[in-house]
Amino acid sequence: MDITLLDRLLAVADLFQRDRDRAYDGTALSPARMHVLWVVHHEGPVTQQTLALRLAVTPRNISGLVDALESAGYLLRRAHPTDRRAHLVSLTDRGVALMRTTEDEHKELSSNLLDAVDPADRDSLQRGLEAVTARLRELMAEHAPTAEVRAS
Amino acid sequence: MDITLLDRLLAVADLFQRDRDRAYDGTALSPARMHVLWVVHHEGPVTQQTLALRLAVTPRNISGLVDALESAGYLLRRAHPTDRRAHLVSLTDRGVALMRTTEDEHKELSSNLLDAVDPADRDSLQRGLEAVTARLRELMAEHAPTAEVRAS
DNA sequence: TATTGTTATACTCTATAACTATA
DNA sequence: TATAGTTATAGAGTATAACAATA
Repeated sequence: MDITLLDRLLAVADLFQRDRDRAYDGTALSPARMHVLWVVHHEGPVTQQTLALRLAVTPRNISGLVDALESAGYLLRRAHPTDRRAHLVSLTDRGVALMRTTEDEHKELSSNLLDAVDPADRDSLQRGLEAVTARLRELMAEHAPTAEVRAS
Repeated sequence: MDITLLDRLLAVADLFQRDRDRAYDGTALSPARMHVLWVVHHEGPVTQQTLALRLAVTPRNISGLVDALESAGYLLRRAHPTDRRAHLVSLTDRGVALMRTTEDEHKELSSNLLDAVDPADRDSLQRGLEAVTARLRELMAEHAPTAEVRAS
């Protein structure tokens, strides 16, 4: 009885989750909050509606996440220039600095993991993961009731 | 700018999580509760202490998870034969049936995903994942304060 | 004294529903 | 009328701390 592909993939997924959860231990950050910062970092100032679409979460939740991140000094709400109902969320200097560090660590981990793989296996590994990802997306699409997420 | 190995792995991990979360939508089940059932299924009747160790979670949380699963009819608490402080948690018939179905689906998904991968890439994919898992474990061990989890 | 499981309390992430201010 | 964001409320998972019963 050997370990299946699925078991290996689930093991990796589990390790990522544990690592990530532990990394935010004792800080004001969390996976959901980092996700918000990530979106703001890559899409510039955005409305909370956009954040709700990107995280696939209700607008109510965004209020809480942005509240916490604003209190911690990572981002701030500004008035939208043309729509007085909306807030534009943007990073503070501290938020920008955090995202730079995070991206550096991401790259470092990325090459660290690649180094662990035999060069002769690397191309197949990438292709294999690509194929698995595509198949998973297909399977989920089959069971999902066509929920499309568009930009705004 | 191409997709890195880390990005691909994170994409797969994310897909698994979404798929799993959605699968339990509208049921009395959840990832944490399924984890409890999984342990009971594979280790026979166990105490809540053992469950707390296996899930790496406080005993308090186990009380809640077992309460919910008992209400839903998947498992039950019996008196421990020799230790009157402890409960022995075991599956009901309904719990056993659920775990059988779950294992079947697991196997089915496993071969479905393997089928998606070019046969020429399969061995390298498995070896590559093995190497990545090992490296991830090393990295986590470096940063972790030697927390060992033993059986009881 | 130490351990098993519980009650009490709190924090994070999530959801729905109702409401305010604006489009 | 519809949209942006909020308040109110609720449920799940997690944690610590204090406590009862039992080892």
